[in-house]
Amino acid sequence: MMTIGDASRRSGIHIETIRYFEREGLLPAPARSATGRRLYSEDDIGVLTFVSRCRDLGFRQADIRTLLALRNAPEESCGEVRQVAAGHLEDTRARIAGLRRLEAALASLIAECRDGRTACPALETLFSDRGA
Amino acid sequence: MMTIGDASRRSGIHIETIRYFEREGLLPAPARSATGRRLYSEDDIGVLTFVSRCRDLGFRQADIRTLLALRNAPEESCGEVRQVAAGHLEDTRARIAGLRRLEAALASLIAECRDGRTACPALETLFSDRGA
DNA sequence: TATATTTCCTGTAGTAACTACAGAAGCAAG
DNA sequence: CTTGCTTCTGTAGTTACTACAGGAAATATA
Repeated sequence: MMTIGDASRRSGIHIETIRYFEREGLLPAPARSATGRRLYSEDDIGVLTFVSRCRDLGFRQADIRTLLALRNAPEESCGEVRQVAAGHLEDTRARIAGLRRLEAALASLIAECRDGRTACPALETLFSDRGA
Repeated sequence: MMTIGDASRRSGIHIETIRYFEREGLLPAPARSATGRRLYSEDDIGVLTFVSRCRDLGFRQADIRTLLALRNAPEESCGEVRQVAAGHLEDTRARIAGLRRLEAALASLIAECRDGRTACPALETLFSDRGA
């Protein structure tokens, strides 16, 4: 059994974030010492690490909650896991596409600054009546 | 002079958001009618539209604040505008790169689900001791 | 053993950038 | 004049945390 500090180092999740997850019901309340300190088992660390990986993969809390619940029904879970992951993949791809458009718009905005004729063509584009 | 509802329709920014921007000092306080309602001029609409475009381009409030200030010093502004935009472009590219890595990781997680041997290989990967 | 440092506890507030609601009042049409 | 839409202020909720305040306990050092 280890303290929250060790659990944090093992899982890579901030202490405050671990306590926050517990408050939110994302993680079960761990054991406590006689004086009230949280004590984490190896199993607890496993869950923490799982959550940490999910976060790295950009899953949102609601998804992580779902994924954690599925761990208790491993037989049925594969389809659902795939569904959650596929939904998230779709989101990710949509965000990439949006950022790509943004990248192009910004690059052309910056390119305008090089024309050297007016004070700031970029600013004028942003301010003009014809849509940006 | 038009009401906040018209200003919202013209600029494409929610009424509540316009009021919020005013509270934050991002937008100047508009004129008021005798009974206290906000009244927007064409100039005000121009600023609102500018802000709306900046938001579409993903600039954060601090950037928009800078860009708005630069509008009053058009001679000097070009370099600064380019700097703000270039910084934002860099952020955008970094975010795209991060999401790309995420996309690959998710795609391979989902691909594991197709192996059909274990209950849910994806879940097991997330839970395993060897890093995901 | 005494002190000093570190870690931990709870509870609250702050972050970004809004969005939503409550309750009151103005305004426009029939 | 009443119905219904719009606006007003002020506050709270959203997401996913992070940071602090103030106090107690555990650990390290002298």
